[in-house]
Amino acid sequence: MRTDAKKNYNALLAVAGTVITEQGADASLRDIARRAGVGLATLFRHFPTREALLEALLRVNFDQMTARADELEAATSPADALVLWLEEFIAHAHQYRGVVASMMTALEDPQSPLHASCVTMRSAGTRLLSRAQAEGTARTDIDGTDLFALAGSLAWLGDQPAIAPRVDHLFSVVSSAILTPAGNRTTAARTASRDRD
Amino acid sequence: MRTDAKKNYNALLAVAGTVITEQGADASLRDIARRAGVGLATLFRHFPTREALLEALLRVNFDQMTARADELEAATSPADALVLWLEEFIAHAHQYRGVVASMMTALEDPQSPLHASCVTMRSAGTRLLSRAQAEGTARTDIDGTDLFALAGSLAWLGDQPAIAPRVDHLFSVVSSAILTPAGNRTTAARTASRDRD
DNA sequence: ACCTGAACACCGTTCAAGT
DNA sequence: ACCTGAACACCGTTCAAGT
Repeated sequence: MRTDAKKNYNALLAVAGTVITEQGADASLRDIARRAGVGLATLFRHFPTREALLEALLRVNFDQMTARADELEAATSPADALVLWLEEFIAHAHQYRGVVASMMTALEDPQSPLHASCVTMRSAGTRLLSRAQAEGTARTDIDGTDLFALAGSLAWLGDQPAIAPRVDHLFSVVSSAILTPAGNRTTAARTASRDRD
Repeated sequence: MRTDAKKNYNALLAVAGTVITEQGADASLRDIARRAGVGLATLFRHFPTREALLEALLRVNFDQMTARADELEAATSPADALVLWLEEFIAHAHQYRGVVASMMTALEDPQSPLHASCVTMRSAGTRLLSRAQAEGTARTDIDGTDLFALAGSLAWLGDQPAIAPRVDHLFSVVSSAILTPAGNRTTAARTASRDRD
């Protein structure tokens, strides 16, 4: 890549980050190009679709979340690791309002630039879920796609101004459904897990 | 209203119903006016905002859901009434893809044409929830807004093609979190309720 | 190689001009 | 009273013309 091209690429990505943080994933691409001091057509060659731009933007978050899954898997109890990871997933998604819808559609569209990353995220979640299921602290009638869907729906709720204040509480409600098929609360699950050790 | 105006109004509403069923709540208003054989400005006078059009379109569903709540309250056990009503709420929302986002924002925006209807829906849900809470078959740490949010998030999941096939299962997962704080499954809640009678 | 301005076909919104 | 066509300021996408 030529040095001027690289400079434009970096400027676009930086501006896209701030604009999409401000206005959401459906922000005007024209506006992004304008604020980056670059022709609109230049943006389109670097990022042929909106999803390609989102992918470049989210790559950092995706890599971080994947690493975090490994970290939690090594250091924490299966149930805690699962819950903590989901919490971070939702927090990351919240940074870019509306992005979770793109991630959902990308999941079943192999053509989407976001497809590979979303499948990777789902795999990471599935691994944490399986560990908790094997330990008996997560219900066994859900799979990684269900987990992805529930996390996505909570992230979506976080994007709704009327609901955002309650999303932490709703997270604990949904978590209680995921953890411990017997239906105990998170703390109870932790107790059960500790007692078993 | 003049008879020609009434005719245009009805034509617009009928066409909007089919177009929004096909293309979702963000369908082109120009397209709706075109297919109704009416000038675009005419659509805007009858329905000054997209939300006003949605409100007129959803009024039928809202009235139906309100009546259904009364019906279920009279005829069914609190827990069953709650779950059945939520199921129908989600099915109705599913008819117009993307409409649930408008309902969420309308909930806290008194200016929105959808505001009153959404508040009414929330009230109906709150009533059914309170009955189940009083009976001991629904967890007591959630309120009507939480219920609205959870139902809305499930409706949103139903709009995602990748998730739609699993939405019935996810509904049962979330329901299990709403019902019976002890966390038993729906059938167990029903058993508990029956035993108490 | 890479960039850009202009053109294209859309969109929602407004309003003067018609009946 | 009610309707309409045209104008306006946007949008994403494409492409010939520039360096």
